[in-house]
Amino acid sequence: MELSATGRAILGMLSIEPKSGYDIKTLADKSARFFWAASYGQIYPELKRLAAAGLAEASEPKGERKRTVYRITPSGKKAVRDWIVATEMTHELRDEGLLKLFFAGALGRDEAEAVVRAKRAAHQAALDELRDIEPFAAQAERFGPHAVLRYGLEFNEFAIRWCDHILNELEN
Amino acid sequence: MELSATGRAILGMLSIEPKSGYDIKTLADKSARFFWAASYGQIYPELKRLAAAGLAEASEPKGERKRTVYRITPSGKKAVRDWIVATEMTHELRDEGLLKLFFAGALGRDEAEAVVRAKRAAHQAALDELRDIEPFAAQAERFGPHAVLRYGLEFNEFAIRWCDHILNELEN
DNA sequence: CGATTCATGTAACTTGTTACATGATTAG
DNA sequence: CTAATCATGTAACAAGTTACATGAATCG
Repeated sequence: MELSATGRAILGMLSIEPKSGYDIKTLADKSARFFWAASYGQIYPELKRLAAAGLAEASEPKGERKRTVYRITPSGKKAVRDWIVATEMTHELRDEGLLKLFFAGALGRDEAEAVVRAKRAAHQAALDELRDIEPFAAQAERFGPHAVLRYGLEFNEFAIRWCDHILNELEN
Repeated sequence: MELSATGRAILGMLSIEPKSGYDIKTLADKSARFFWAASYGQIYPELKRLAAAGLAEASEPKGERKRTVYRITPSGKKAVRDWIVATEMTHELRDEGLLKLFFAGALGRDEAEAVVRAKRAAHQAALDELRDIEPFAAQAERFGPHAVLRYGLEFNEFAIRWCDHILNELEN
């Protein structure tokens, strides 16, 4: 029973501390959305699969709000460690702005400029969003979350600089 | 009949010049793979859909090797232009290295270091590959392909610098 | 003449999104 | 009291990958 990339991501979330499906979705949206997204349609079925595989255990739903909290098992911890130390890592990018720019030269300078301006605006919006959550990540005790957030900030800064450079070139 | 993102990408390829499904796959692999991938399983059915929608026309298979070449129609050209000037553009990233780093802090310094080193190596390999195709793109008459290739080069250079910086921090 | 490239396609599968259904609790 | 948030799930759909099948042409 091979664990999918999403299964590993969810198990990773549980390796921090026990969580419900709702918690996982909230954390993913708040901290990892820019490089890893997940929907409820994946999370809830996947949690059941992890439990069936013995990598996590579900608590009985309890509390005023009956939530099912999943806790990682020793064999789940081993799976997370094995995954993290393996050197394979996928990197997939789907950037519609670059795709448009690829073709925009065939239209004209104005069109290419509009594409780059729109791309710049998208990166600026992403940057603003990440800056809003930075204080929250800066006080985290663990190294990872803050490091990846800084990656997000610096990447968007890079992309904005690149757009400015291209706009400059387009104006000759 | 809404055009999918993949449909738009393929129509964009046809806007440069008429192409077969095989041509589209080759071009996509050579020039756009790092920000937009497509498989035969998508390309061939999508070409038929584009033809059915009147956005492209299929030539009769001919030549020594019988290939079916698709040519964009006027209404296809309009669709490409409308798409390019629209400001919406998706940006999706799936970076398993960042995901690993996010969790690696809970394991230890050595594990985090190994993750960053592996991520660095992946970006270096991507950079080498892009450098191999740079001469090919540099002589293109259109602006787009060379611009996006430079984005690929500069992005990977940024990522390598970032990894080096993090490795430095991890060594305190 | 054998390996590689050209060339087209489909079927089965995996993955992921969206929309919907349901209902409790809490904040204003 | 009512809107927002907490909380879990599924069904239908859309998107994308992989593996397979087939065969001609070209290169060394």
